[in-house]
Amino acid sequence: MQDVISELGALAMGSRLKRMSDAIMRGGAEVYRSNNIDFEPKCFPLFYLLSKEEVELGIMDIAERLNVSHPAVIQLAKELEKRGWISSKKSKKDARKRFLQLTKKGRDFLPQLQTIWADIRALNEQLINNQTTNLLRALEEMEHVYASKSYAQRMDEFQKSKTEQ
Amino acid sequence: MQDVISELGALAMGSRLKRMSDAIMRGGAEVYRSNNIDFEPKCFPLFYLLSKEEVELGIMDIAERLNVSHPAVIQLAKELEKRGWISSKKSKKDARKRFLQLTKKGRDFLPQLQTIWADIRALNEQLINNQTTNLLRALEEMEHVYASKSYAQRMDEFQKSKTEQ
DNA sequence: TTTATTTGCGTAATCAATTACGTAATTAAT
DNA sequence: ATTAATTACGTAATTGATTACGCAAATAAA
Repeated sequence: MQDVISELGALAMGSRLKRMSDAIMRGGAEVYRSNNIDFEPKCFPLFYLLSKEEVELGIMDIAERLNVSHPAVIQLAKELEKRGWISSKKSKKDARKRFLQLTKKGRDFLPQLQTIWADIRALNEQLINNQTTNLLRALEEMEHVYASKSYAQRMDEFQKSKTEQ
Repeated sequence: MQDVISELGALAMGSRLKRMSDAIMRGGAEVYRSNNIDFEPKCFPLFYLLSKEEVELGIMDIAERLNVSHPAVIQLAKELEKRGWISSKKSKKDARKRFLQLTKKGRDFLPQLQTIWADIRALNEQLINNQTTNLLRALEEMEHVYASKSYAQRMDEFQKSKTEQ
């Protein structure tokens, strides 16, 4: 076979998932572009979260909700701020905290984005539902597996069970 | 829900696959460590390819086989070379080409790696086969979808089909 | 109420991979 | 045989995210 990663099956699951993820992200970027929407996929999680959360969100809250590091949030926020879509303000109660929120410009941009997001969701659902094996379901299931026990721990037990006989 | 990405289902497939991939990679790194093997998951594809390919491989050949950019191969190769596991030589026939190959030290390291690779593969297969929905199969299927037509192209058709009625 | 610990944020350094660009060698076209 | 196009590789710059570190504010412990 030509493609070493596919050939390896279960051994290279990680690389393969990454490849798929990258492909989807690139696809997303292309869709924004061809719809003349000046937006990047990497901004989606933060923008989306801010658009739907009515309570004030600090940097750390956001990082946790999005499962990324807090410097990642800060960097993204800088960019969105530069574009004028979000602003921030210091908390009155806790001088350490900084809240992020959409600006008017950001809120005005939202309907356009929501339209394209709806299309993306619908197309993805169509693709997923046409599968004989549902990628989303499989992923969810595997997420539970990983959440319930660390991989290294599992490997440890696996290796022990081999030598026991 | 707490986790914004999961909540979004099909809309955030990309982010979610990436997250799973990262988790698997981190798990891999942990496994090497706990088995006292001085090796990183990122080196796996190149090392593996060089270990099993008997014909000489140039940088570009490798990049294509691994589906990465050629600078990525060069960087990885530099690292493996520094560790003494691979070496390179200029092609006689084509002065532009540089072939990579395992050194004796690299080949001597191989049995250790192969043992742990076998464990990783076996454990992953176990995890996958225990799923009611098989992640590997779902992934393969989705890869074909993406390979057969670009996402943006598909989206274009999807959007046209909406307005047609 | 000091003192210690934890929390929230920011910056810097690092990492792994990419794109952009340049150069030299090879191959194709005229 | 020149010239043009392509190929193989290398370097530099950029990207997007992480870890490491430090500081100041808030909270808990003494």
